[in-house]
Amino acid sequence: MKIAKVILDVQAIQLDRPFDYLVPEELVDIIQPGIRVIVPFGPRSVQGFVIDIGENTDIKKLKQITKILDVEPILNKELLELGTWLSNQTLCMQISSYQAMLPVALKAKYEKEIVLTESCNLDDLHSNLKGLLSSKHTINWTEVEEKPEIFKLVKQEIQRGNVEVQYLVKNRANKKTHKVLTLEKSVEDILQIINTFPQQAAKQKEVLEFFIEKNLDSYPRLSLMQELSITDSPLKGLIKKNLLKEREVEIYRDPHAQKRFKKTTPLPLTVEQQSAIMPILQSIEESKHQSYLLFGVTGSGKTEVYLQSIEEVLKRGKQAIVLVPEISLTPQMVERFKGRFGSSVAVLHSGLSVGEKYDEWRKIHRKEVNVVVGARSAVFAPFDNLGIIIIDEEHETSYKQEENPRYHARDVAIWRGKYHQCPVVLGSATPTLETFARSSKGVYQLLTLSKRMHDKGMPDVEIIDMREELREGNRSMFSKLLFEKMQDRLEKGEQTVLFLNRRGYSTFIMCRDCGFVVNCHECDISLTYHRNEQKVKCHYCGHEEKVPSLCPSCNSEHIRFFGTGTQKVEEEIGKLLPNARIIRMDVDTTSRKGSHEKLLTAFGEGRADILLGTQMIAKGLDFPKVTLVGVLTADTMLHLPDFRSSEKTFQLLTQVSGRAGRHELPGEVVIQTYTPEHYSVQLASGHDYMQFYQTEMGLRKIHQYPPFYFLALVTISHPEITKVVSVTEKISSYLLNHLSNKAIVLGPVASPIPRIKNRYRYQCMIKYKDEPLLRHYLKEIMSHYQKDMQQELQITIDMNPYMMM
DNA sequence: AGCACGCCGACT
DNA sequence: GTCGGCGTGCTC
Repeated sequence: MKIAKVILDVQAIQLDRPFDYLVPEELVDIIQPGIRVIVPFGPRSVQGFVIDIGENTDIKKLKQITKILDVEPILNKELLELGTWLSNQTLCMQISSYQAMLPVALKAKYEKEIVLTESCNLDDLHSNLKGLLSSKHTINWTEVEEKPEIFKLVKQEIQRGNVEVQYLVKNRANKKTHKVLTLEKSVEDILQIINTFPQQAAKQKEVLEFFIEKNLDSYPRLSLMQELSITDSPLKGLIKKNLLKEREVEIYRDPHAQKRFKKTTPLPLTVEQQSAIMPILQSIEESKHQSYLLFGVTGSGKTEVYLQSIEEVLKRGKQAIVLVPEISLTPQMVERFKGRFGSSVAVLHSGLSVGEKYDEWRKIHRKEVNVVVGARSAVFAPFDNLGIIIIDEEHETSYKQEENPRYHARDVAIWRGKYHQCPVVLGSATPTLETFARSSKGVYQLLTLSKRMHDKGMPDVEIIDMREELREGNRSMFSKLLFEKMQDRLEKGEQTVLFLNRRGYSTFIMCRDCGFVVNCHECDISLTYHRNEQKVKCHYCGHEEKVPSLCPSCNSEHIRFFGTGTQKVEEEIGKLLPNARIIRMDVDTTSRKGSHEKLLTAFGEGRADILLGTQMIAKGLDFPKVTLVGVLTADTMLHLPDFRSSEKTFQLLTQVSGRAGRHELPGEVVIQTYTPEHYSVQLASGHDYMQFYQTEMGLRKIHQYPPFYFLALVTISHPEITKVVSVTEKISSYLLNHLSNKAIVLGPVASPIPRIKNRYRYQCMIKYKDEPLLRHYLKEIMSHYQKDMQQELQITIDMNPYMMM
């Protein structure tokens, strides 16, 4: 008797363990770990993943697997193992880990419907139901639930045994197919047969001749109809005569289909690149795992090192994963990989539709490609012979997933690197302190690229003290210097990139008389003014309302906008430099699919003078005519309640500065700030990572933050503040009592955003160095509150938080 | 999670 | 007496 251990697709802590099922006789040869199955579970049917096959069980009466959904495993042995590790590591359910590894298209959809039972008595059945059932044979459960009279009838008939509830598990996957016609006889036969055709069959004759002329075996039906401008009736005739056959052929939706990628060849490496790539090539050759930090200033040619390392991997018949921050943001990156490796590259990013992602995933699964370029989740690409994993811009926070499983792609990459005995390369000009610290300890091997390509120096950076500007009577958002330089670039026909980390029009609305700030009713956060729509929006819950014309608190008319958003800057430039053509890029202008790329292409082609945008323009852009980069307010991030805020500011300023003067023309950077003396601003302007690292490490040590301590963050939320406080108190004291006295438990404290969507939020932060039982205690907490969590209580645990809010 | 089962109050 | 409310416990 074969028994399958199945992880069920049900989100419940009690069910987060394997369940045993009997393998039906006819499936014994096919079934294996990693395939999806449908199993009966109580009264319903659910999807599950077979994780193991065994012979024994402790369960008395086993049920049988209903159906298998895959013939080939969808998760291989490695990924099944990785899932277990990931669940333990991040404290999530195993099913969440497996689902994170697969495209959403493969997630199950559950439906219920009403059907007649085999033993039903039609004469006995209520006539209303009979009518509904005779036309469709089934009634959708949701339809029934909506109508109370029918619902009642159905319940009655279920009791009488005439109808029953059927549980369906549907696949979201939509394989796109098209019909292809295939020639069934040899050309000689066809030629003979054509002669026997009557005159009316002219179109049929034409079709066959088309096949013969073009020397085709098969041809898509729709294209054939179009090209010969015929309907499907002649085709039907041919199919009937067994001369043609119609088949469904699966096609891939290729989002890059229309694009041509210019074939590129390896570039000669500089001496520095050469010595950086050597150790990587060596570990590829020796099939030895090693993590590398490729520490290279912006424009130092990291990508070429990636490309040539991958080439070596491919030569050995192995596969490569390249992670990039958010790939739709950097079409230039895709271009470089497709250009070098052509059709053997799959691209996975958030801009693709569900179907497109599924198609790309299947190309990987079937080994039709051997390079994957993608965002965070591409780290799970189902390759079975990995030769290298590369994480570009290693410091980017988008590598951390902010929902279950709360994993960091870097950790998964290193796990897989060990499993496959292959190198992992982390590339950055501004590595996270964690990563750089590990490289100085020798955990990662440090590879340095200190020079920019083409002997370009780093751009000159000017820091402007905006307080000084204000004192001199300049109340505009542009300092004198920045404005002059923008004007100068406009005259010379060169381009400017302006950077601001705020979308919308202004940050908040405040009454000048009473100081009242317009907040979201459901979240404790100020609403942001959006001018085009004349609305204020909450950037946390999406709530929006009309702009108040009177202060809701004191009825004063002196209610004004404060702070600066992208829209407002755009308007201001319009006034100051009416001739300037501006492209604005933020979440509002790039929400539509592909709009991002369009805007960037337009800017790249010189159809605008100024690119104005938020965070998203800081990454990987590389335009030859950009000679000026302006940062409007460098310190907005500095005051966030996050111990990484200095690091993030430094990274951002350094990255943004790197956008200028990457080609022939020299670049300049202007950073406007209210805190010019801050070390993040000072050191970023001097491009001095090492000094920043030293300074920040000193502070982290004093304040007991990573990389000196590990962090875990427990966030508790509930509609009632008393409940939140009492639960957080209990959790904090439980941890304090159980952890060693070296651990630091901070809490209960209100979250930096104390209320979102009418739920109060408290948190407890744990700083620790070595607490082998921490995960165990946290699991205990979760199961202790399991009942409450089925109601209104929410507890989230992040074992390596990046968002402290 | 999602469902059945069971126990208690209030209605034809 | 039965309908329907929610608390409890189980699902291979």
